[in-house]
Amino acid sequence: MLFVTWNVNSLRARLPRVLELLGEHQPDVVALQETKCSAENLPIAELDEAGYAVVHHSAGQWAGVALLVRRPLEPEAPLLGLPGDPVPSEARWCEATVAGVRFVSTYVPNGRTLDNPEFPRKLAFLEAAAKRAAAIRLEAEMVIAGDLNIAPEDVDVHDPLAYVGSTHVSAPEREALAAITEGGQLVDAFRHLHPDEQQFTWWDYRAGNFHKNLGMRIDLALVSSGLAQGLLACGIDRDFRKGFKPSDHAPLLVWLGLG
DNA sequence: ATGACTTTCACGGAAAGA
Repeated sequence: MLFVTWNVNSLRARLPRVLELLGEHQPDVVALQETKCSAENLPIAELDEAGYAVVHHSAGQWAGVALLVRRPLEPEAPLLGLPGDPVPSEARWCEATVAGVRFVSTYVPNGRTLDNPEFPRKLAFLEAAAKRAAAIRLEAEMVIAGDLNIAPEDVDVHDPLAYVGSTHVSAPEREALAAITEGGQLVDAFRHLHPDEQQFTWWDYRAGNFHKNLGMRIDLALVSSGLAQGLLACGIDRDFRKGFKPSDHAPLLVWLGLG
């Protein structure tokens, strides 16, 4: 089974590239973030035409997450929103069960700066996510994936010194991420298969940062231990950060050994 | 040193991203 997670930075603006990804890789399950799309504007007909059912949690103009599921697979027991999220209106979490596995698409708050009120909101979201991961673990194998907005280690940023004092690399954020993986007994799929590689999933649109490879690895697929044993491959498709109207994130592809 | 770009809504420019 091929699973993909991708922050598309607007599903409507990115629809041609999303359809390109679906056609090229034919993934079974796709987690999308920053759909930035109201429920009435969801391009459900185009996605259906491509062979995918959609679970979408919308906050209108900002954020928004979705799961696409390729027929004949079907999403079961969808859950929209993270239980315990202090700001549930932002639509940063959705779940569905596919082929017996619980899939989560999440868009963790950015946090802006360490002294911004958004920063404790980010930590509170991560704390609720850890609780939810621990609860899912009692029920099913799972994949919690999305734009975690945390670089797990210094190797996951192009210049660790440049990020000292910034969000995405701070100790509280990294500890909160560790609490999610510990509570859910989860493994960072890319790092598990590539212990030493430096690869990024996000590059700022500005200043030619992509072409200089000045990026961060902040889009993660966290897989439960039962799935980690069967992982076949994991990679980042940088081609989707190139070309016509790219997102500022590249998709992360995970081949799960589910047959 | 700073900002650089792209999206939203809406029709100018602010907010948000990370």
